[in-house]
Amino acid sequence: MEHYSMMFPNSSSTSSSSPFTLSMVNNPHDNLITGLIQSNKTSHEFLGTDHQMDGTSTCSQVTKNNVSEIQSLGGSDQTEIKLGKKKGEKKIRKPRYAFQTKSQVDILDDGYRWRKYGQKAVKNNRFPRSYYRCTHQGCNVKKQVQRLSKDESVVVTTYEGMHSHPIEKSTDNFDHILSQMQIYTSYSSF
DNA sequence: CGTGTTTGACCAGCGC
DNA sequence: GCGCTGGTCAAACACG
Repeated sequence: MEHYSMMFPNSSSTSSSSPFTLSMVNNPHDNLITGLIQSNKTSHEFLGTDHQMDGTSTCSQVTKNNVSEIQSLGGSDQTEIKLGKKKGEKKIRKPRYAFQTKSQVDILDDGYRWRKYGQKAVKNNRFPRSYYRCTHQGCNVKKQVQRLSKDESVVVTTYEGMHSHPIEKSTDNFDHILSQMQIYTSYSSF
């Protein structure tokens, strides 16, 4: 079985209100994206739902549970920036988009070049969380990759920010997914 | 030599 | 205020 199954929780718009499946060609890994969660809150807002995730079916449930949150976040401004790193700056988070992915490998090759800048042990999870940043100049998109301790076949990939440049490698499969994501996120922004 | 990873230290936010 | 936790930095290191 080689396919992505993405749940796009846009219950209101267009034809993709139901989950759809993309054929995966040339994908050496058995990946299955089981959910998409958006959050502009702290990461444990959604990762804290680990205890509910014990299988793909439950993952779907979790995703549905997040639909209301996602829709309520629909007006969130994608351009709001700046983690307040220096003192005095406001702490405003970019919206985050999380995949749950059934995969033996942690790293999804999404066509962008990522540089790992940190790894942390996470509470209630025996797997560490890895932090990546896009290496493209001027593009400060980040992602976190974490494996669920309850179901180690599930990898949660959290994207923060939007790429400001085209994809760097030819990954036809993920390109489709990303373009769909951008459609979704642009809907959610209006 | 350029690029990416590892890893301990540091900092800020949050709950108690 | 203190301790815990998540997130980031940066020096050292590995590799092609």
